[in-house]
Amino acid sequence: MSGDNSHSPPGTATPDTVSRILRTALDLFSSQGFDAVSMNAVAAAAGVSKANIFHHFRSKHELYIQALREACRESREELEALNMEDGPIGEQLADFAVKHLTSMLDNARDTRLILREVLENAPGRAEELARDVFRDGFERLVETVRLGQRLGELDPDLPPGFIAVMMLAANVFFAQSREVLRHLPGVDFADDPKRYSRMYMQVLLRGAGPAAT
Amino acid sequence: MSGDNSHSPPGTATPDTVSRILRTALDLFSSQGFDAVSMNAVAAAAGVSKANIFHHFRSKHELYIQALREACRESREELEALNMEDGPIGEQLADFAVKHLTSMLDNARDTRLILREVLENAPGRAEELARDVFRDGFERLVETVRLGQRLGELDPDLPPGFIAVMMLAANVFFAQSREVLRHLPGVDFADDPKRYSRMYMQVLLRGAGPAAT
DNA sequence: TGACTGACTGACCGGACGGTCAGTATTCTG
DNA sequence: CAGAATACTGACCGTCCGGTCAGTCAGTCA
Repeated sequence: MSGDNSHSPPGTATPDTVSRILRTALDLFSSQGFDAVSMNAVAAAAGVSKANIFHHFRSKHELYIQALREACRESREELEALNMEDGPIGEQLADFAVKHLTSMLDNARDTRLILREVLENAPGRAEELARDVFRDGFERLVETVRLGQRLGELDPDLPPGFIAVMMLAANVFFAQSREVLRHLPGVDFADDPKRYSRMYMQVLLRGAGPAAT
Repeated sequence: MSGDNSHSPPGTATPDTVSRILRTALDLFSSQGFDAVSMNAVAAAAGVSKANIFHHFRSKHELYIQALREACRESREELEALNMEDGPIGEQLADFAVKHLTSMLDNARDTRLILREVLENAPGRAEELARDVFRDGFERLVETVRLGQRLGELDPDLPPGFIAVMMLAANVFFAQSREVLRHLPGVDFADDPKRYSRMYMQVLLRGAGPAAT
């Protein structure tokens, strides 16, 4: 009933209509949200008839899901391409932090769509997002932290995922609140993500360093 | 043309219909978003006729704006009620952190509505949100940090707003990503906000302490 | 050639939407 | 008491929505 995911079957031409529809939908959904985007709008923007979209996608919801998956795939690939530099754990983490933040800001469209999904957090969606989008990258990050703990560069008493979460929190918050931050007093780094990530990594690494006192 | 904000004018009874509509709208908008909530739904849930809502509010958009303002007002009051305990700056900040996080989680409805607004980030809205909702509380927080810097408890080389932003980032990220975090490996604190805030404040204060080395 | 398939379209459908309006009930004002 | 004002309602309007459908067209295969 629901088997094949493969479009563009053997026979006919099918230039790239499906992927054009998908990209258009991704653009519109990410900038306006599900409800605010009509199938007519997608059709017009993609240069196809509305009926044609329904020929390729069973419903608006399925189109949205496919667009979301596409965004997740791109985001995941972006994450996987971030191989950390060699060197001390601290530098590896700092390297990841700045690259991850840059990647989020560069791919604002995908980021926005995914963040909205996290925020709306439909019943069972959270686990799916965790598994399909975040888990792998997060696990790599956590492994690096664990290594740092084993090597004595980081406090072994902190939960392994904790530092990872702090880094993500700093990045996600920056990406989504930038415009607001810019108008708050005492904030002079809203336009300088690299400086921001350098600062918080410095604080984080010093704060989570091996117990000293 | 747009002057009066005051409902419940001199003349008639007006028990509390307006505020009941407003509360209902706030509930629905925060849990489903603007587009997904119909005026019929608000009317039914509030136990009034749809036409009556349009008698009190000029349009759906104005109803949403008023509900948003209400959420902002509640959120701001909640923030203002958080007077930090006396004691060392570090303890004051830690006290604020845990209270702020608790407040966000307790008032999940208001939080959600406001966060969505931040994420969608309509053209000129960011500045308005910064000014009307966040500025005062943020400024108090920044002042406390500045005091800590002057007293030598915090590194004076960090931008004053930076530590405040880190605290907010940690709290906001936790509040909005909790469900996802719960399903990530190495995260065992998703159900324990107090422990979480204690941990990050420990790391933050140590990491942003006066330059030592 | 002719049967068949899948991409694609314009016209259309029922329904829900935001919003309006004429009219009624109630209550304050003179 | 008349009358002005406001709270409130049911019925209604035009529009747009997601989705359907009959049908056209181009290419494949026997």
